[in-house]
Amino acid sequence: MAVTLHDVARLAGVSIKTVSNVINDYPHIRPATREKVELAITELGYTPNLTARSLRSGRTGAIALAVPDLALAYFAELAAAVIAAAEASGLVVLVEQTGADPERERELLRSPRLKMTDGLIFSPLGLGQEDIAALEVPYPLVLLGERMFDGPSDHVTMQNVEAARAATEHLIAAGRRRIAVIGSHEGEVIGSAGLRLRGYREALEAHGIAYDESIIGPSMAWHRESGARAMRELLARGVGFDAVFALNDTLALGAMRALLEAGRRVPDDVAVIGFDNIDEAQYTVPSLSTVDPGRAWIAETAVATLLERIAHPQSDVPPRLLLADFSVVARESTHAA
Amino acid sequence: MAVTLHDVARLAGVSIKTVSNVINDYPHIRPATREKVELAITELGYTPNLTARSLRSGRTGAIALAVPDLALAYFAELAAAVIAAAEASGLVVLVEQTGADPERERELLRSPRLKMTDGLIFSPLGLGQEDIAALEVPYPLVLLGERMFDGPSDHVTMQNVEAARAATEHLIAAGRRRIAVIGSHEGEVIGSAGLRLRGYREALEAHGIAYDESIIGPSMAWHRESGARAMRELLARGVGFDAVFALNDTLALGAMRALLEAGRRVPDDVAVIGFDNIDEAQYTVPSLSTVDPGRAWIAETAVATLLERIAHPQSDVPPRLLLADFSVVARESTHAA
DNA sequence: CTGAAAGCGCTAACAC
DNA sequence: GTGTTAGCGCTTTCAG
Repeated sequence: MAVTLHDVARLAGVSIKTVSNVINDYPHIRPATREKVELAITELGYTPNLTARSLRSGRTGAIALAVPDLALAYFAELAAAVIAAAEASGLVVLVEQTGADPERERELLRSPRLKMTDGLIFSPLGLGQEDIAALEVPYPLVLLGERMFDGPSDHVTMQNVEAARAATEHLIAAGRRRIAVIGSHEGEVIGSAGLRLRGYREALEAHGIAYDESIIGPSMAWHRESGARAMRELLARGVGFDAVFALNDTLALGAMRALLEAGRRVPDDVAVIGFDNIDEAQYTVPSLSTVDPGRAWIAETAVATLLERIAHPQSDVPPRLLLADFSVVARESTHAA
Repeated sequence: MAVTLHDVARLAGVSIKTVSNVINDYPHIRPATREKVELAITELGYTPNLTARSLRSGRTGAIALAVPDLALAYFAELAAAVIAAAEASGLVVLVEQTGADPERERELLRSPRLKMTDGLIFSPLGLGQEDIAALEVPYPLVLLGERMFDGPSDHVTMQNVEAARAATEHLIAAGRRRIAVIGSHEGEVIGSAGLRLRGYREALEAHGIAYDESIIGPSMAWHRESGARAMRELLARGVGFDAVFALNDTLALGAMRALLEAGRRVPDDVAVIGFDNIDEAQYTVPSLSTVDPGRAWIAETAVATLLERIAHPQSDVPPRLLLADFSVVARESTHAA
């Protein structure tokens, strides 16, 4: 069924090697030969069998991207950016969803399905410090979005602590003092939740504001639904607060919804800031202030770093930690009252 | 570097074929042999080379999914559903973004990169009726989301016309008569915009309401941004309307934003309904009424249909058109005034 | 500048 | 039940 190099070679009256040379732009081919071959290629509609090429060359031209869930806006936008960056380098992207399940994340790392790709860009959510050994994998790996110290692989990540601190300070600068948090993960140190909470605490401390556990709203899931729920719980506690730092934008949108339902005005009664700068943050009512963690740069850098590791698998370059610049994006939800 | 069947065979003291049999659960193997082989496999940490297996078997275990842009919520949620459905069948998904560019969509269909997959689930946006010939491809193909008549491939799609008609009738039932549209594509017949506008017109006609071009807001892009812009243009025209049918949810969210900025209350002054039922529609303020076009069913059916075609490439089953059930989801944005 | 031939790791006839 | 062997389609020394 499929037309192969042999078919082309036969029609062009040359050897299979010559056809291969033409396809791979080997420099020293007589123009007449090249033309003959190209004619045969178009006549037969030949397209190279990439699987065979992969087997031979050891390269697939594909990379894998593993994210918790594409239905989450942040990861969808991240995936869009990664795919675009990969395409610019002639790579194709295989997307996996882990559901943020530590078990599935560990499984993914040893999945033979990865043999179909040249490397992996992995945004773990469930893995902890104790899983660092599992990251010792026999293929190029770039981690995203979380900062695991002393891991064996390159990390491209955002400055969670510093950006969270800046977000909190943005609220403090607007005159807020009772700043609630939505989306904390109790006891977490190394994940995004832990790091962002740390930034929050640092900001409080720097401004002489006491940390008050009673306005910390935990929520394992970072969905709109859970943001709304966590906010309702916070309101039900009856403790006062004049601002909310939601640990991501989606939580913030859910929290805003719950605040409005409860008759609290944003930003007049409660200022709200999120984290991620997802597209929709600018179109909500009120528009959502947030931190832009440098998503586009992260995607491009992750692909570039992975490509480098793929090109030099035995390189002695130690694991790098690449940090994106961030910025606070002030919008309506934190306008001065 | 990599450990192969030969290595395992040597360690286990059997032939390569026996190892292959064990891996592929070939029934007739002596338990003792199986055990020996399995021991060798774990000892060496052997994982099969999927590229080699693909070359030999002609199957890759991967499918491709092509969507316009993952940053668009509808397609992100669709991709999430497709990947989940594929995984349930042991398939892995390669995601491509076309940017809704007809040129890139045509190119994609003949891309040799597809040789790395067993088939394609394709959500075209730029292709028109004239491109039907381009859909005659030498691999299994399932189209999504648009209804091209008499194409050569299976289609899994939503009932655009009927669902749009139902959305419009929902507004009419709420007492609205001046129903604007956001997101039309002038002159389009076969795309989602054309079909949904047709449903809108059918609903008007059925209720004796005249079609009025002056309240039709065109917008090629279906982003929040463009929805807001189209709505501002509509408002600037100074024509009156008491409802808006946005041709998708994202447009609707942008339009709501523009309405609120202009001091129009939703739903009191203007009722708004969208299309797609993306997750966030239920969390906006006010929550967005919309049409659920059956996304989950579409994703599962697309994967199942593609798998069938992959399993029976020469089947005589003619191209099928599979239509998802839809439902109107009434929320705050269309509550009776 | 072009041809012949080996082999990437695996599966599937076909022997034994 | 298990081993031998021939390729899947391609790239790549190595000759010529």
